[in-house]
Amino acid sequence: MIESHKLNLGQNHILDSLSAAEYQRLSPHLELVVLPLGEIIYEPGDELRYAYFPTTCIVSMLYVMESGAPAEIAMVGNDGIIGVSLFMGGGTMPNRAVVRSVGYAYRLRAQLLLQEFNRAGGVRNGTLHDMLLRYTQGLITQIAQTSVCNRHHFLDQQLCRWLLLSLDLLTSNELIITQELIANMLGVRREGITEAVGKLQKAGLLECRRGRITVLDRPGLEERVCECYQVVKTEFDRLHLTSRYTPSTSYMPLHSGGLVRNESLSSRQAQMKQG
Amino acid sequence: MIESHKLNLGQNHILDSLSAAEYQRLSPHLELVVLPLGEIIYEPGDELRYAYFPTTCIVSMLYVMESGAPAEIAMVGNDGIIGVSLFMGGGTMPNRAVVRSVGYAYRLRAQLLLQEFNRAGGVRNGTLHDMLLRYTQGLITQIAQTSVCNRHHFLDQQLCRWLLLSLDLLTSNELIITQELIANMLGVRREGITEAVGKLQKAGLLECRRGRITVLDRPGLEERVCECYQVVKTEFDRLHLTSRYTPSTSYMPLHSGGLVRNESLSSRQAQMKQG
DNA sequence: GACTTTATGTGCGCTACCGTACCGACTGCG
DNA sequence: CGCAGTCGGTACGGTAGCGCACATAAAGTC
Repeated sequence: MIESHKLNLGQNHILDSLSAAEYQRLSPHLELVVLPLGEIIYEPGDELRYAYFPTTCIVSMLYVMESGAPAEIAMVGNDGIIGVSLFMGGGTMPNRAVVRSVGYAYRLRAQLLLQEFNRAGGVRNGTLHDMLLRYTQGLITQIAQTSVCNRHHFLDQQLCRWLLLSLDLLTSNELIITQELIANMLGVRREGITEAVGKLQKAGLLECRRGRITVLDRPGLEERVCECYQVVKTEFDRLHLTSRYTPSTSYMPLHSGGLVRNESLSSRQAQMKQG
Repeated sequence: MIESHKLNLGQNHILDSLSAAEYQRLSPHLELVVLPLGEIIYEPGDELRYAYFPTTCIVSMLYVMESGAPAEIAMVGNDGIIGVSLFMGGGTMPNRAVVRSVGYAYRLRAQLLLQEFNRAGGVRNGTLHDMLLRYTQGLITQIAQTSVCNRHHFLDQQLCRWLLLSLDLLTSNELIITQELIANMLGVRREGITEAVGKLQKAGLLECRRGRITVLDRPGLEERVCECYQVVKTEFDRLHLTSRYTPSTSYMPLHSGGLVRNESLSSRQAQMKQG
């Protein structure tokens, strides 16, 4: 695979993993666009005209309840793509995608993405088809883990998870976002975030001004975060969805060892016993 | 498409949607097996030797926390397949699949599934490839909605959702399961389930004996359930994942209308204002 | 029937988070 | 500068669900 062709593609991991041939076919049609904060990429039921490959922006997929209250399902950054429903076959999704951190993204006409996705090739490893499905599997894990986290972990821990996942999609250690918005993402009260942020700030892990949170001590966050963060991160690594790995046309087969079964025990209970 | 070939396939919806050609290739390798309650199909990290197409059983995908406490991510019945990671490319998943309602399933060697999935065909509509991806998109919605429900709805409503989703995968109105297990699925205390079941029972919607819940008034449950149930159900219908629709090689294109944006409002708040 | 095991019902104090209200402080704009 | 609008901090009572400890009851075993 030729490396030089990637120079102007920015840092979207899916695009970076394209083969030279795929790149040649797609690159003329990739448009770099700015996605401003709050921009809605799609609403529930909207058919997408473009797929988006974020490079520096972060997009949230969120379900909007009947009451109007939103809840974040997953976040997508330079590791992924907005428009999974295009190649998964549903055409639309019952959620909203909204930009929650300004930045760039490459966009590609839906039809072209689909065409490349459906391109019949003998060996699939390393193709866009493969990469997109693998990313989608990672997305499933992220969504599932959000669900688990919602149920079982304290707000402080959830906030840590959210901050760390966000940091991983950014180049700086600064999040430009209001506490109110974070509350919306996590589906909690704004005051709850204020309190949780306050704790982290007192512990010297954060510094925050209006609409801006600066992470001072990342390891500190990692100490306080629940297991959910690491589960998602590990799975993304395993699926070669992070920039740490550069999948080639002949990457390592995906497999891992087993895991021991545990006794049934509520998580809160376990946390009590630890504390 | 020939209808008669489906007679002995039972009622798995994915298998039912196979084209005649696909059926001819796969049917000799489909084995009908009994999946006993509690059977673990896979553990986190396990590579699957078979994919399973449930017909009368229900399998839960659940994440097992470090503490040992499980939490249901999604449930799979005659509408789906166990072994999504096979064709999504990850090989394994960081969760456990366990049978939570005895019954039958067809199993198919992993390699054969993959072979058929990767079969290069010009037109994709109606193929196994298509159906599997569409099912996976439905799965994503189910998982996402579970997440939302975990965060925002009362236990009573969540229980209704869980009961209704389960009923949709069964032929009878009887669930053979202990309250303890339901609690594990929903990630709550056993006593919480006892209380919620008690309410529904007093309302005359249920009847329950040891390890067995009989639903007497399904419409009653539907009145009490939160929006999450309908969202999942509607999405599955739209994706032609329910037996109501019989996708052919030229099914209707998938699209739908828009949805109005709402004011931000916490769901609890909304529920308060209604009550 | 006697005994064990497992499932369900109930009560009680506790706490994380909720809803509400209000106040101060920062920021952008004229 | 002054003002308006937004954002963040604090306080307070309320509650859904928690952990814990038992009591009861149904099914299985011998």
